[in-house]
Amino acid sequence: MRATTKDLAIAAGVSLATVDRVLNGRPGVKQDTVDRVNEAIQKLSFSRNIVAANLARGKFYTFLFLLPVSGDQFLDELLARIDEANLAYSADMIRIEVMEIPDGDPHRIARLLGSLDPGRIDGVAIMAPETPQVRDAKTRLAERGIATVNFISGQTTGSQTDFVGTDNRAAGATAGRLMGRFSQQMPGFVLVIAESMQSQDSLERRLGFDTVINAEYPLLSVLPSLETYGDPERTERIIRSSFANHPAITGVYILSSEARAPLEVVTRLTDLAKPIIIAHERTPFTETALLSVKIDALITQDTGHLVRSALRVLRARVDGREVLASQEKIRIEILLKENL
Amino acid sequence: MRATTKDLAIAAGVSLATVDRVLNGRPGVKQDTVDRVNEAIQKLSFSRNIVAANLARGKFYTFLFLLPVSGDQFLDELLARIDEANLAYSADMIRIEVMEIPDGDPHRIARLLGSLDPGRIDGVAIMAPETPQVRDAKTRLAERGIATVNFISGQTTGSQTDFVGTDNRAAGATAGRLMGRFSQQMPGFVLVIAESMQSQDSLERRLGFDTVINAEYPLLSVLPSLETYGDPERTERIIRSSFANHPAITGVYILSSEARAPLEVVTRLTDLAKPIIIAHERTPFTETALLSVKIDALITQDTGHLVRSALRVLRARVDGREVLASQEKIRIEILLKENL
DNA sequence: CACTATCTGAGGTACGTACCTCATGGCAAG
DNA sequence: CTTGCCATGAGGTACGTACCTCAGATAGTG
Repeated sequence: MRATTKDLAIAAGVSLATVDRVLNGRPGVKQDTVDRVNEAIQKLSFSRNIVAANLARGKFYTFLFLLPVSGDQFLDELLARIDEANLAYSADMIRIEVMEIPDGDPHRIARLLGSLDPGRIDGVAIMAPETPQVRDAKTRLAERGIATVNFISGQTTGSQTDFVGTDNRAAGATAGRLMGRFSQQMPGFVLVIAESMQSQDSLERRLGFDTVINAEYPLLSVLPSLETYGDPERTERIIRSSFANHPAITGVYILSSEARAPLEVVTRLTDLAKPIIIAHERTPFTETALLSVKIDALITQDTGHLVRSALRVLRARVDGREVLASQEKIRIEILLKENL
Repeated sequence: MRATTKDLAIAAGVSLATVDRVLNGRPGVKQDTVDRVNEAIQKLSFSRNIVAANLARGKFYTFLFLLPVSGDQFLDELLARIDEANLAYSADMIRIEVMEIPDGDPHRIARLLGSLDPGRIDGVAIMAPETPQVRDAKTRLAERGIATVNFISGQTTGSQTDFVGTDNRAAGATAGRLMGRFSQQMPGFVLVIAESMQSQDSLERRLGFDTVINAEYPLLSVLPSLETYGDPERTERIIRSSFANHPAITGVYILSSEARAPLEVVTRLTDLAKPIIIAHERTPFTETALLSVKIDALITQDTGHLVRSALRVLRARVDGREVLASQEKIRIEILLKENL
């Protein structure tokens, strides 16, 4: 079966106490003895029974999700999945907390991260752009023994923090490919609607989208991004004016995670010649829209997987284990009416 | 924190021994007392710490995957993911075994299922059509206390066995939708290539595919399914003759999980006017084909999720827990070059 | 009322690990 | 040789649950 500490002790010819000292890095063991124990670990391919260890420690993993203040349905979905996970993983001694931060305020995030108690919080999943302040705060967290992952947002090349989420450029490119293929070889304009182009995530999506369209679908021209700033009135106004200026809009790409307002306006303006509409994220609203063919395709990431993956990564880090990269890759999903 | 059996005992005003008797259904407790304990369970929302219970029991879950004999790359993928899971879940006291059965032989499957030792095997994930014999064998397994799930294959409405996998009809419909949308409003024939149409899975895929095409893409007509029987020579011959008889083949749908041979033939025959090609399952081969634009889209299911989901379901059944349906739904994935 | 049969409590051991204390051995410096 | 430190062993308790035994209590029977 599995080797236990007792087996180790026998194999190394030492006592349980010494095995314990070696395993837990306690002082007072000769290098010689340490080596003997390590050899035994190799030989028996011993690995600590983490479950029993946690029982003994009375340990409860407490992980924190740091999310922007709610509002859109995508975040609601996420919260629901976090709730589910909290329930499902309580058997695995994992407790989840959520804090919401007014989005985009790096100072607040950094301050909050700085104030976390390593005795209480074992790890944090952070959904926020990785600004220098935030990155610094993460480094200090790591020093204090709190694990972090960048969650959904904040993927940066060269960051040493694990990232759980999808590659936004690839997501944009996927949207671009679908837009290109769904447009039936007709020339036309493509409208891109975002909540804001301030964020790295939006920029990346747009970049990926443009790359594909420009390289492979020369009949389509992508218009400058419209920014709604989450304001319904503004949304209405700018979309209306775009349609007025460009009669031949054959495609609409809504790249923000809240598709509701833009979609409603677009639907109202185009009930005759419906353009191809591609949006992001699965929410009750977008789901309905997809089923009623108001949207042609959705680019999504499975929120349940996101949450569970973040938890697995955090737990692995806390336990000092490696993560299985292949298992933690979050897929960019394409949803049509048929595979909803 | 979490209520323990000790808390329960105090709350119910009984001893630990009685709590234990109630929890584990041991005899010798008055109904009255049983009720008191159950009330306490409700009140404290107690749930057994399964981890500690397994420690105490010295329990190691042993799950068996019953797969068709290997051969195609999809099964290789699956085996690789099972291996990974075996490693990753050994910390959770889960051990995985694999047995391969010459596919389609219900007698052998039934016999094998009948010979399983409930003392050694806790649950089985079965990838095989649910024939009457197999269904009977599963019922008997359940009686002997071995959990089962139908894995990837064998979804049946009204089966009381859990199913882990995707809905093949929806998968076919998804393929149909893509085929329709990718075909640029040009009339044409669609070739459907299967290894065999004997299996329920193939029939369902074809059915879903036809439903969408017939209802919404009247310009396309779907040809009768070609069956390769896994024979390269036959594959070459029947595809070649199809192309000879129907010059205007604009789409090819390969619905078997092994796409290699059909794709190679089709590619060879159509290097000038490439039809839209849609295939199933992600393998090293189909991945490469997608990247080099020999295939236009892949309909897949994430093998890692499949394996982990089956394990979670089996474990939940063994523990007598309910499964979180939302977490166990396997998505029908659409892969393009961009979201690979 | 005595006698059963049934229930219940008290207490123990075990699982594999963590963490603690205390005793004892050796060895080196004084 | 003594003092004192370092290395190690022995043994304990705990985590939350399972499973066991035995004694004692309570109920029901004749």
